[in-house]
Amino acid sequence: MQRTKEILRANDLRPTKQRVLIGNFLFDGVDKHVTAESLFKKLSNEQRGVSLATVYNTLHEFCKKELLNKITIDTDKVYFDTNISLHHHFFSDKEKILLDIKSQDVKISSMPNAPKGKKIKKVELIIHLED
Amino acid sequence: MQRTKEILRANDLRPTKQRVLIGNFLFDGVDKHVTAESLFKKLSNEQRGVSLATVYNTLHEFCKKELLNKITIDTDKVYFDTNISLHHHFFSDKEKILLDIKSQDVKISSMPNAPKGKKIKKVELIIHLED
DNA sequence: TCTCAGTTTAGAATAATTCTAAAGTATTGA
DNA sequence: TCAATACTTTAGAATTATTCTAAACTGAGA
Ligand SMILES: [Mn+2]
Ligand SMILES: [Mn+2]
Ligand SMILES: [Zn+2]
Ligand SMILES: [Zn+2]
Repeated sequence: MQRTKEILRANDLRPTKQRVLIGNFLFDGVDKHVTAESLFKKLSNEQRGVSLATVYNTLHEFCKKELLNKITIDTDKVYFDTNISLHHHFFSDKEKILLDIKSQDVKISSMPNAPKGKKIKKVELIIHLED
Repeated sequence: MQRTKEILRANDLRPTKQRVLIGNFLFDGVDKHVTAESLFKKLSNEQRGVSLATVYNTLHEFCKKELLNKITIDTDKVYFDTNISLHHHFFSDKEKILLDIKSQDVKISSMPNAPKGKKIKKVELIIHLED
């Protein structure tokens, strides 16, 4: 609550009712993977909800401020990760569920050089699961 | 041509004009990453084209027969890879271009165990590039 | 050649996301 | 305190890759 407002102000985002509501849920200290739709549904239970457009706007703003990570793993939904430390993911293609992999459980011991003129922005390891 | 027909028959797919046309392009020995749209455009230059629906149908059939790999890296386009050997990718988020990484250039020396009740289906390493 | 399962196709439907533009609100400085 | 203004929210329309539908077509075997 107060903490969310501080985060928002520290990132030049006005602490509006909607952003505080979303921030309180996302920044409660529990790592989460949300989609726009799942977040929208979750917040619709609250007395005063937030429009879907605002959910999208806010998720993108939070990403831009690096308060969230965007994960594009699936063609029909974007996931947003509140765990912004370096880590990788399991992904169940059937259930469309993302699971964190503890960073010490993966070791990439050899990496290619980036093509000329390009830099490495992010290394994403996705382990697809099946039953 | 003859080779494409053999591939199709070996996979219980009738060698129709459309599949042969698509197969001749995809299975010419040159590794490619295509999207439904890019393949559709490419084939539209031919005298007799192929409908977009058939492009989608065929790409999916070829995937099911493991003649192609599907790569979901971007939310708004699916890529299909004619290189079906194990390898990883660079991806330029800006230009939306996929590049193969030679398999010997990546070494993953430590891997997590799959969650209970699940098996590892595919390990996908994506190195996102920026300028 | 005949038959039929398999295939192709145009166009409609779907669905996540983005856009638009109008209404609402937080902030600030007088 | 309050007006001015830049920022924010919102409903609904637009966009767009993909899937679906159902009717026409065709390859392969009898
Ligand atoms: Mn979609
Ligand atoms: Mn889309
Ligand atoms: Zn995560
Ligand atoms: Zn490839």
